Amino acid sequence: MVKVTFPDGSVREYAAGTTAYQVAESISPRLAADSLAASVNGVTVDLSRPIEEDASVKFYKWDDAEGKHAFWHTSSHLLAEALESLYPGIKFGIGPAIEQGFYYDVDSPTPIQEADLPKIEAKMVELSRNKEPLVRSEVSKADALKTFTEKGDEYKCELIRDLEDGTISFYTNGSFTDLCRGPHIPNTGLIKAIKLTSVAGAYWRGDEHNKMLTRIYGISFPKKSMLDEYLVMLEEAKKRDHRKLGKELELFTFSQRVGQGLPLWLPKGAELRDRLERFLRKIQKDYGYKQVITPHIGNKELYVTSGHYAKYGKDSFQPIHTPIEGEEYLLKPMNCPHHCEIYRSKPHSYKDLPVRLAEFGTVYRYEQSGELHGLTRVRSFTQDDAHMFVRPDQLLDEFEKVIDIVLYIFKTLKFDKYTAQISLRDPNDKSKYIGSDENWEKAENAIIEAAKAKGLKTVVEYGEAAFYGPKLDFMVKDALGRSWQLGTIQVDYNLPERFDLTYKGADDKLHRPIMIHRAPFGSMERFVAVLLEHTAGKFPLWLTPDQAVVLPISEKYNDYASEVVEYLNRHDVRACIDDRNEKIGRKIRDNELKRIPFLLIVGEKEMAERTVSVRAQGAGDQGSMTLDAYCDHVKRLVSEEIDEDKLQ
RNA sequence: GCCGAUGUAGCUCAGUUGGCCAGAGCAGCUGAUUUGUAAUCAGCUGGUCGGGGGUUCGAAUCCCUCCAUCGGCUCCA
Repeated sequence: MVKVTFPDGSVREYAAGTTAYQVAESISPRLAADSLAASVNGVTVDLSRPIEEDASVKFYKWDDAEGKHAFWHTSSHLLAEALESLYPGIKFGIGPAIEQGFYYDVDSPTPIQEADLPKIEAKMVELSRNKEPLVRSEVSKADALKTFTEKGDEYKCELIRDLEDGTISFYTNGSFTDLCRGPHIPNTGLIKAIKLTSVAGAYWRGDEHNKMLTRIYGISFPKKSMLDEYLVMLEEAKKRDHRKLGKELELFTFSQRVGQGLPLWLPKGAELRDRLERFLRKIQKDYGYKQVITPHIGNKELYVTSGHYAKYGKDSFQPIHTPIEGEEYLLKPMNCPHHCEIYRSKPHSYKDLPVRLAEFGTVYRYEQSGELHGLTRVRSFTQDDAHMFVRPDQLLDEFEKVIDIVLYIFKTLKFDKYTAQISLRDPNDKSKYIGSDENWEKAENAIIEAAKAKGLKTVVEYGEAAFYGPKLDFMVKDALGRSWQLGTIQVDYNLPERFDLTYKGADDKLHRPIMIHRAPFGSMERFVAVLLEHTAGKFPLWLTPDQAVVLPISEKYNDYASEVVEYLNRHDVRACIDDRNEKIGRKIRDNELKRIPFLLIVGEKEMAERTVSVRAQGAGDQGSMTLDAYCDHVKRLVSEEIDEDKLQ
């Protein structure tokens, strides 16, 4: 007999070899039916796995991440089974579950296109009706290799060769057997709704020197209604796409004639961006930052000194042609070298530090054409950059202050769902980075310590560091769940060395400052994009380009409406007029669609009473108010959104 | 850069197997209407059908090529 402990602390005894499924069944048939996988002593396993020793057991259902994972992983095997029956001779790469669904990478003798997806989907549905069990078997490495060599599946052979010696598990559903660690759901019949979403190319093992395989993405659900909900959600997400909203709200545009990835900010977008910049500039002033301005280009030698040139090579830079032979200038891909030179422009005392230099610096990077994406990935963008030059004893305190700024901004803009990511070196490939191990260790420890001191919940990612130092990155998701890096704070011991930056210490000797690079927004472009998706275009009142639009009922009231606009603008409420010769219903509709927070309707009554009839975004008629009362109302709402001293 | 899809008016989209001067709605302009809380009516303007090349009596439609956009991959200072 074995003792099984459940999450609630209760203990039951079973004969050794009882499967997890049978245990669930002994509790309730409903639990057995709803469970997709189990946790036995912390390891996620198939429900069919026998329990051979005392164990704590937990069951995973659809609502658990582990349950979904097993469900989607099994779905990828079902996809593979369907593909093998439709495309004989097809070879398989890997087919994992992902955050939203699953995919399988294949090398098909005949090309698979998007138009083929419904056919494959239909085959999957057909096969799922057979309720095929997922059968696990264990083989030796040699046997595993033999099986896939005979099948001619070289990708699987490669995977097996890289596995450690010992037993290897296979899973079989219907006619399809795959190399797989599992776990899987009990049978394919549980997969009731399937949608293959797209086909894409993907390099074998993620290496661009390898062959490109065809990746088929899909998602599946235990109920049809859940798929329908998912598809509705996708439609909703599309409506929030910042590229669509940017066009509709006339914030920014692109021109093929200007060039790929080079955003053009329209008046309303520029105004919004300016307001964000003023907000941050005010915070930075309070924290003792000094604004600087540097050129958009720099001599090649500058980047040779910084190490950027050697690290990223000629192709990453956009050269400037000058009439003089042998003279090389490059568009700046970052602001740090320029700021280092500002630091060097005079000697520094230990008493001067920290020196904090800030600049909304526009940089240019030659991103690969396939990488460009709306405003989130562009070739010209403006970083809300700053560099702090600090003494070692100031590092921690200064770093924590930067965290405070980032969190303050996120709080003000209601970005409550972010991930703080500590981005460290790839321990297996130190050649990608400059500087000594000792300095890296110091920098990494400083970040970890500062994040801990601020009580940040963090995740650690290896290989995500900048080439000169580790980072603390703040990640926010867009409408489709894709993660984007916004704020970033980096500790750097290396550039101060390369630029030979010094300060005179109390001991009258020269010392090396440490540099902190930071950009709380990341870039104005990416930040506005994510903010657009986050708010669906309904910006906070303090930030939105037009806070109110005055709508005269007919042309007879245009003069009064203009008077109102003038009054509001004089009292710091940003208002405009819609004096088109249209009916009031039409004006309301159009201005609601423009996401203007307040529509102020004026007609006979309002003109006589010197009032406005207030209609709030999405909330309908709010009754009439005097102009003073309305201005106070707006001011109060703004003061609830943002600390007043941050507005100028 | 790679795989796949797409590209028709400022915007959203129709254009059957190649065949009459390439269409609609919205936007714009002109006029009528003078409007009370999510689309007033009428008329007009507007397109080298992404660029270039080819096949054909004839191309938005078929082929080649380049460019851009979209979904991924790789990359991301």
